[in-house]
Amino acid sequence: MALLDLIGRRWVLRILWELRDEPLNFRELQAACGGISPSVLNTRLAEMREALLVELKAEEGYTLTKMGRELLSQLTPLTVWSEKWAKTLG
Amino acid sequence: MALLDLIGRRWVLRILWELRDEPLNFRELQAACGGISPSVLNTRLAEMREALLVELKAEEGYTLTKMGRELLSQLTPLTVWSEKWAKTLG
DNA sequence: CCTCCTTGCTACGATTTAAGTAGCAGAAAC
DNA sequence: GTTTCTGCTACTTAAATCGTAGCAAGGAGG
Repeated sequence: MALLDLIGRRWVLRILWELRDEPLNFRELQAACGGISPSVLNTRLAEMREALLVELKAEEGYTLTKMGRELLSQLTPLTVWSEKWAKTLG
Repeated sequence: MALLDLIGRRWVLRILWELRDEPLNFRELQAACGGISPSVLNTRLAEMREALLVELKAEEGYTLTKMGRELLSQLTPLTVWSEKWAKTLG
């Protein structure tokens, strides 16, 4: 499936997550992701912009689109479950 | 987050998906994933076994654990949403 | 015991992807 | 016109994945 293929790529979920509550510019996003290399970040951002998940707004930086936020909200039950999962592991 | 890190790795979601309704042995799983190389498959399976998502049952092959099935069920609303998303794109 | 399958899995060179660092080009501030 | 901030590209090195071959163990048949 195309979506699972996209979010199965490294950094995509992380980028989505880091933009969850405020826009970040390129360098802030890079720092938020723990120093991802700019070339890869730029590639992922291009893919995610093409997928209409993020957009670059002048004066604000990268922000989630409506669809990006929707995707993130689809993911939050997953993050809830993941805490239970993490507890079982540790 | 650890879960997002795990499922952000290539093939993890796919493997979960391919085991959705029947156990598969190593070679079947390899074929189902479209010919993933055995070394990577083995690595992913090791990670997923450590994460208690899959297990290898003798005489049956690789199967989802209870947690693996739970994770998959957390993911299915996502697959529903992804159809709408795909329609918007295409 | 020997051979033939099937099993999970390893080895290894080739290719692809990401990391890490430097720096460019454009716009704005001063 | 120099400094600063921006998104982003270029380049080399390192890591992940691919693709193919084949090993080791176990069962079936002879």
